[in-house]
Formats: sequence, C-alpha cells, structure tokens
Amino acid sequence: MSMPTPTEREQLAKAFKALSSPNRLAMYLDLLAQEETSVAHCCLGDLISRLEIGAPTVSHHIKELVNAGLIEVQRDGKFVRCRLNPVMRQRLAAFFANA
Amino acid sequence: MSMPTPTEREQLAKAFKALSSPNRLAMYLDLLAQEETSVAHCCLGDLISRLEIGAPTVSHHIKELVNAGLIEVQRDGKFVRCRLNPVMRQRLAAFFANA
DNA sequence: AAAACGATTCGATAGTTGTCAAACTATAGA
DNA sequence: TCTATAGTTTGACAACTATCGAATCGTTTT
Repeated sequence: MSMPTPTEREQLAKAFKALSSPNRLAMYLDLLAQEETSVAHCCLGDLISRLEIGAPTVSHHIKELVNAGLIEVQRDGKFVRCRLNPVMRQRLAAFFANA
Repeated sequence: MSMPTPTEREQLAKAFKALSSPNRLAMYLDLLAQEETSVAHCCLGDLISRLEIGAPTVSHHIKELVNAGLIEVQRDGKFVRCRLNPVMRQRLAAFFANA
C-alpha cells in the first residue's frame, strides 16, 4: 500500500484516537452491530442505556466520533440517528490490508 | 463480522490508543514502509533521526506499541530491531473489513 | 401553553499522557 | 579497561481527556 500524506496521517491518528476510548469503541461496535442486523434506528438514548454512562458523556463522545469521520448523525425530530461512515471504514480496512 | 468479546475489545482499544499518538502512528508507518521495501534492519536510532523526538520518548513509544501487540522487537547486539506484528495487522484489517 | 422527553452546553475535577533532561545500563571496539 | 554508541529508566511537568451534575435548548405531546 502507498504511504499516507501528512494530512491523511492526521486523519488516521484522529480516527484511532476516537476509537481508543473503551466507551467510544463500544459505541462504534454498537453501531456496527446495528448495521449487521439492519436495525435502522439508533439514537443516543439507546447508547446511553446500553453503556452505563451519562447523557452528556455520550453526547460528547458522539461529537468526537463524528469529528473523526467515523460516524454520521442526522437529527430526526426529537432523536439523533447515528450510523457508521462507510467511507472511513473502507479507508481503515485498506490501511491494515496486507500488500 | 462477529462481535468481539470484552477481552478482544480491550485489546482493540489498546491498539487504537497506541496508534492515536501522531508520533507513534508515524513510527508504525515507518515500519510499514520498511516492510514494503524489504529493508530488514530498523533500529530505534533510525526512528529517532526520522522523527524529531528524543531517545527516551521513542523508547517509551516502542514499549507502548509492543504492549499493544502492534510490533515486535528483538535485541541484536547494540541494536533493537523492530518489525510489525502481522497477526495484529491482520486482526485490525478484519475488524474494519466489510461484511 | 405547559409538561415531558431527548439531546447539548458549561464548569469543574480526577486521571492520563507525551515529552524532556539527567542519570543509568548494556554492548562493541580500541 | 577505557570509550563510544544504543537504548532504558526515572522524575517531573504541561496539556489533554473522560466523566459528572446542573442548567439549557429543541421537539413533541397533552
């Protein structure tokens, strides 16, 4: 594989930082699982109840994941829907893929 | 893909944490590049001169990368040779791989 | 309009981490 | 054995971060 540019490197580091917090990784895994079972709807409340951390913390973590390009959010009435960003997922897969 | 166990999740978080520091990511990329060009020999001095950080810091980072299972080291006389751990690389590729 | 619900923002705090300088250990060569 | 080279350990510090409680905002429902 080709070496990332400095900018790409920063984005990678940012993504890894976002996934380095156990709770944020758990959130990412949660969304991954949602995707597999094709349950479309996943709002913050779901994450809050599954992980055992408060709403402000979840909100903060979501922002980090969005900022790292790992997930996307969309307001839908009272709720905020979350889903993985497939582009970033693909990029990370490519990063580790052998030769 | 199947969901990781809690233990696997911890290991993943640890690996991501290790790669979340820009300089550690740079070191990992450096070793990745070495691998592609099949230059066998890469000691800490090489990393110290390419990145612009002190020897103690590099030593510390190497320990983190080893501890996270991302690289392996081996003493060889005065030098410490570093290389990627292909098993972990494979696991991370699988983690992001689609379906 | 009022109440309820979901999510965000703000301040504060305890804990973590990247980095350095100085001192130290280990190996190789003269 | 002395010196130079490669790497490690220790102690310290500034910067960052995960988390919380309280207050706030936006939307829906009554």
